[in-house]
Amino acid sequence: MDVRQSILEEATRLFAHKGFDGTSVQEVAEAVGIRKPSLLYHFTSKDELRQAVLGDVLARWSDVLPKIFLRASKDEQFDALMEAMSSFFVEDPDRARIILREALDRPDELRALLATHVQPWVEVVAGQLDKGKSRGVVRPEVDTQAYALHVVAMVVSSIALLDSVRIVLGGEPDLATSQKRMMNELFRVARTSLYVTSDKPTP
Amino acid sequence: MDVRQSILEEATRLFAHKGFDGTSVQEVAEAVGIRKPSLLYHFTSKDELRQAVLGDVLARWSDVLPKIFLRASKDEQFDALMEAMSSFFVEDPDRARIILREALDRPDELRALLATHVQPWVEVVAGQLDKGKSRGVVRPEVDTQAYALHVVAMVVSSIALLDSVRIVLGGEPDLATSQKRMMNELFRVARTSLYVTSDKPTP
DNA sequence: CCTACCGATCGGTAGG
DNA sequence: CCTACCGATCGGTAGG
Repeated sequence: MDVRQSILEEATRLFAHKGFDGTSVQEVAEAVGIRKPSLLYHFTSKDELRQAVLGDVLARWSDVLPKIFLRASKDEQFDALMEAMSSFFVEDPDRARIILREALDRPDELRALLATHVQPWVEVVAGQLDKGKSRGVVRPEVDTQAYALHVVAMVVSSIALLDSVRIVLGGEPDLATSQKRMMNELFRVARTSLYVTSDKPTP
Repeated sequence: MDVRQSILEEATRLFAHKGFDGTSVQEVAEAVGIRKPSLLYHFTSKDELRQAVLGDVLARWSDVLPKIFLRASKDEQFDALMEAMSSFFVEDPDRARIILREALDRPDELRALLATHVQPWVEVVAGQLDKGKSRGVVRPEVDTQAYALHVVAMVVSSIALLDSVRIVLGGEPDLATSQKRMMNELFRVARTSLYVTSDKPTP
């Protein structure tokens, strides 16, 4: 029904899979079922459409993240956090692809957006982890900021690259199975390298 | 001197930073200092140039990897392997960017190339790690294939995305320092989540 | 390795 | 939301 919304959806899909420069305004318009000039009435320029797509992804991220932090503020923090962040990207892998593409195409622009949408949250997590250090739960050698960043990057790239990379896992070409294996191992790596004991931390 | 080589170098640089679709044959020719039709004499099509660039990266990779494995076949395996793989991409970050871009743009094509250039080596490493399990050095819960894949992906994405992502690390905007911090933490995460004891493994 | 040129497609506008 | 159209640029070819 909402034209603007379906333009955004089709543009997200196409930009994620073919890139911004590899997608023409014509293609997006066709996917929506309107003519090119009609699309350009809603967004005025191709670049404005790109910014809207990126803004939409980051807005949803900024919307979902605080809720996660509130819900997970007691025990099981880590698992809840990991689970919620993963499902944000698993739910729509195009989000991961868009962000990876922007990081490659326009590092300066993305840097500014990450500073407002991601850095504060990494700071919060890093602070929590530092508290965990003094409680003796978190390994003292952890570089908490770099650690948090690595974990986010692993989630994003695991999901965005799974399609090309799953061949390396062995005989099975099944996408869902590969995803589960990668996410399981990712969780294990993240947990083991963070806590002093590999068991669940005592709250 | 060698025209073909300087075309490949400039194309690698431009494709890595602006993407294949974001770079025109004209631009590459200008960077080399020749005219467009002259470039198209050496490569006949833009797509052939792309394949040559990608093939060049993978050829260097296939060239350097066996040497690493021979050199590191005794003790200190892990550190030597990580160090060598990292320096392959640190030496020229455009390699990491090209591979990430191909994974996003043409997953099917890259899948085939990874199957021949990367999978066999992941299999070797995974086999070594499985031996480490029975010797009681490597944690039994490790999914060795998924683990190896995660480590490679972390190295590649750390280097390719560092420019956009380092803002999250805190006040310091220095690129070299951020790289060191990220690589140090990456090594620590990889080592800690692999071995039963966080100390160096007894050979 | 060059000049000259091709049809196709690009993002975007005029005007309704 | 449409038709009609714009100049610029695209990858690629002819011919030397």
